[in-house]
Amino acid sequence: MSRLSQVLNAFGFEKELCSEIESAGRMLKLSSGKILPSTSEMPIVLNGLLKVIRKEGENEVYLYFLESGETCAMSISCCLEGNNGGISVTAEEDSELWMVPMALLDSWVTKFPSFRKFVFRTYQNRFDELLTTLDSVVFTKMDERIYKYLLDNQEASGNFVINKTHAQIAQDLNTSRVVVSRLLKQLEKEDKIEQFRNRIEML
DNA sequence: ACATTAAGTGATT
DNA sequence: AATCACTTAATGT
Repeated sequence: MSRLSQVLNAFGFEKELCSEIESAGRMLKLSSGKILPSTSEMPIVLNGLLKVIRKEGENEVYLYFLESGETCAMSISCCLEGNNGGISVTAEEDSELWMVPMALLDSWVTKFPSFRKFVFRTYQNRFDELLTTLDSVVFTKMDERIYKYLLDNQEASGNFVINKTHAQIAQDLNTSRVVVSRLLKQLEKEDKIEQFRNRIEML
């Protein structure tokens, strides 16, 4: 069975819906580090890992990761409203996406109960995620933000090793490298992580 | 050996 | 928590 039908099956979609998605969509391979071009398509992650970022001029803030079997709630709302919403998605690992034209979503939502549920559910999930990130940003607890960021990384990639520099993390969290270094040092003292050059390991 | 890049640290705001 | 002004350590050429 193809990866696509596995994913669609896991969503609990009707047979008819599955075949519509399969015939209407196209495969997009995105190698690590590449930015997902903004099209009017809804991306379904088949495998790999993507990072969703909020951009505001020079600044950018990490929002959440997109794992395989997920879709980007942001791209649904952004595309429906026809704006780009200052969101950008980049591949953290080599990834494969199934791109489905947004134009078809309308009819699917009305036609297939499973799809309606699916849309609601992805929104619900993202909303919850965003609330927790919002909390930590608003209350400026940088130490918690960093640790959450590391945990997100670990969970999303299924890997205790995080290959990132302090500077990269600082960019994702929109803070300075110095701050990241200090707080990571703290986490190291608390035996929560272990540090190497270009690499952090979760304990 | 030298240059570059990553990470550590004290002092100041 | 951010910035500055370094120092030290690791890596590439």
